[in-house]
Amino acid sequence: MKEGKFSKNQLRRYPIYLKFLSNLKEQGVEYVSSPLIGEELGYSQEQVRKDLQAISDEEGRPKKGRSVSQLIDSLESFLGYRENNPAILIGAGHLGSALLRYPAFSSMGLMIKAAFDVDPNKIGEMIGETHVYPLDDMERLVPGLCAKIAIICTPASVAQEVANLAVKAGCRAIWSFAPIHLSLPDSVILEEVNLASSLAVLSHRLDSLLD
Amino acid sequence: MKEGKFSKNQLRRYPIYLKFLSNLKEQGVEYVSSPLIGEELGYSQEQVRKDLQAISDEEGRPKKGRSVSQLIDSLESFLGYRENNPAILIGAGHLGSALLRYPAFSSMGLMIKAAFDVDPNKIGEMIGETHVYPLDDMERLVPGLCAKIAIICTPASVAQEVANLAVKAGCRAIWSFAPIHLSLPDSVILEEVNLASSLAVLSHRLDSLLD
DNA sequence: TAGATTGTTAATCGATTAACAATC
DNA sequence: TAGATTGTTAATCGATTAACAATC
Repeated sequence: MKEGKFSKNQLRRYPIYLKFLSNLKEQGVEYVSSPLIGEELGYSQEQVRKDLQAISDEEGRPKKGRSVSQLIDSLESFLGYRENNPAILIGAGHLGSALLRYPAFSSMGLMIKAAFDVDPNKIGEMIGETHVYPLDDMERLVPGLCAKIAIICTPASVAQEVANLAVKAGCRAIWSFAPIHLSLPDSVILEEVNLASSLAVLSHRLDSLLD
Repeated sequence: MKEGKFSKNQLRRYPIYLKFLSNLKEQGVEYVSSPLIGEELGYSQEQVRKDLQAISDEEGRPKKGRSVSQLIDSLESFLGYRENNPAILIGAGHLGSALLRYPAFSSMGLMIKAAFDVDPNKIGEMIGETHVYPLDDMERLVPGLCAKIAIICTPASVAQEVANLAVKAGCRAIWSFAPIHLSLPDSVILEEVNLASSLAVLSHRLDSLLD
């Protein structure tokens, strides 16, 4: 795989290529061209070509395109889907429980080793295949799990606090689903999934459409 | 409010400003400057100034900044949080159920009027305050609900199919949480929340950090 | 007043798109 | 061969950042 700089938008597209190519492979398709992928996914053919060039181990073949299997290999390896990334989840409420039961994470290399909550009714239970521990045990347990990623699904009011605890316990990346912006040291990766932001994009475009 | 063009990234920032400003207001803060907001949220002061100028009804005051309450008003009105947007949800599994129980949507003007599923165990039940109907009833019920937004939480394998049904039933916007890219007519708004994309950004940056 | 902040205009930066020769 | 697709280089576009006069 080639090295290089990848923009946020570009990184976001890779899993979408991968999903599309996996479906193609299931249908028995062996080669695919950039214009076809672009057509199906709503990207320009130039963009697809550049994106795939940047991560593929093999060159494409003029007139034929690229090998679907080889692209899948390159994408899975680039995205780290063949690694084991231990993670913890904090806040086993409705959303947290849904994520704990989401089977696709393990195929993406994300292994949620433990969940933490303060609710006595949840502590000690299993959600999916994950055990729920008291939040107070986090600092003690995280080092042994080698978890570098903390998934935060708490209410906004405590999200900053538990993020700080996760960093203190040794996590280097925070994946936050809490509806509030977190402030963390630059040495920590922060990725926020903000439903309000997503809805804002949708509503604004819908308003324009219905005018 | 001023008219103008808003980029996707810009639209995503507005709910984040709003949340931050709401917290400021709770603390009794009356005026706030763009440099302060930028500092707290990790944006440049120029960007904050432009973003707020574009949606604010009042001008800022040199040396003082902008009125927190007035900004909140402008943001809520711009984001449509004072409207009632009827919506439906399709696929009442773990994630769908979590969204049905998410109380913040109503404060964002999003009213989920009905949920649809094919699982006989779920049909007829209430999840949160929403009734679950058979998927087959969708086309009949949506017009009466005036639902223009369909929230899709089904498995990838059926997401395209139910999206098509929602459009046929009269929905003009699809908010999809299914892990697959959907293809829809240009006349329909599509906003996809793709966890794999978000994780890809996080993992790539974590890999760079740990190298 | 002095100085912080505003709003506006210009410059920069980076991503996307276009153009085109090379290749099977 | 002809033509579709590739990879590369150049042009365009748009968002962000910088510069600066205006203002309380």
